[in-house]
Amino acid sequence: MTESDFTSILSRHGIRPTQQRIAVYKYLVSNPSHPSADTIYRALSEQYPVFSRTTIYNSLNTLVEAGLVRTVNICPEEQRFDATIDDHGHFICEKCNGIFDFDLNPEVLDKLCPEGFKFRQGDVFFSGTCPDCSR
Amino acid sequence: MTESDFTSILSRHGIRPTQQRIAVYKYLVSNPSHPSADTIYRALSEQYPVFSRTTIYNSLNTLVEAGLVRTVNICPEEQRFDATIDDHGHFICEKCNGIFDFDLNPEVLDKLCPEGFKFRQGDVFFSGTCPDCSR
DNA sequence: ATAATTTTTTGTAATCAATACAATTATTTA
DNA sequence: TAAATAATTGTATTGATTACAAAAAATTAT
Repeated sequence: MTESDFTSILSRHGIRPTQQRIAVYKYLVSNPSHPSADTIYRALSEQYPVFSRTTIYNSLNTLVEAGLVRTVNICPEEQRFDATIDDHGHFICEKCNGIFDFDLNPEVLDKLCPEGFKFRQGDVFFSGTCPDCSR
Repeated sequence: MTESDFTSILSRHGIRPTQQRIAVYKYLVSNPSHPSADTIYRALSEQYPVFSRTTIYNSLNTLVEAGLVRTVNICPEEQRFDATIDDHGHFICEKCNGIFDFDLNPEVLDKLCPEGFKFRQGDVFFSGTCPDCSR
């Protein structure tokens, strides 16, 4: 994806494609490791010397409201962010602390949802041991 | 459940059944509304005049470690607690902010988990609109 | 029983993620 | 080009949670 791709994606979602928002969104797309706001801040601060922490939060909130980014409530102490917005599951390895994405069949998700309830978003979290740590 | 039932449950789980821990656990069992530490603190402060906020946190952490209580990461700003420890799903209504439990078939959960991964705990969160608010 | 040891509770202080706010800067519209 | 609007920035604040050390309670050893 080129710089102008990001620009047009933001525009299409109704938000002004500022340098900062593009940088944050680009970082999330390139780093699908569910980074925290602080992780993003520290990474971008190296590239762009002046980049306020508040702007990271502002940009993330804007991107979430625009539907381009999802929040992931994996750890209670800090919010994590994800540019993959289609429904998918998260596996958190309790040994290596790695976070793994996995596909989620939308129909299965539908079946899980209790009758009469209409879900907009579904999250599935597993915690346990990943294949590598199981050995 | 009588007071002595709670006492023996805590004992059986290897933690000393202090007045404070019993009160916190009893509150969680009687109030399956996924309260926050602060909600529990305010409720118990009325009954027991001296009851430290720190003790609530200590007791909750002890109960979670003992496997009697689960944490629920519904809202990012504060941790919620749940005395129902078997796998079940949570539906959060975005209109009335209510939290609804629903049954979860363990086999379905098993199928969702990717191959090679061993899960200890599974959480399913839906956010959307509850039946009442859908009308 | 009583003393010594361990565990729990308590209150205050500290931490840390996230937000509020007001001033500055950049962008868009008139 | 000026006026209006939107975004960014830095600092101050909030609020949940934890750290810590002293006091109280409970357990164990003498």
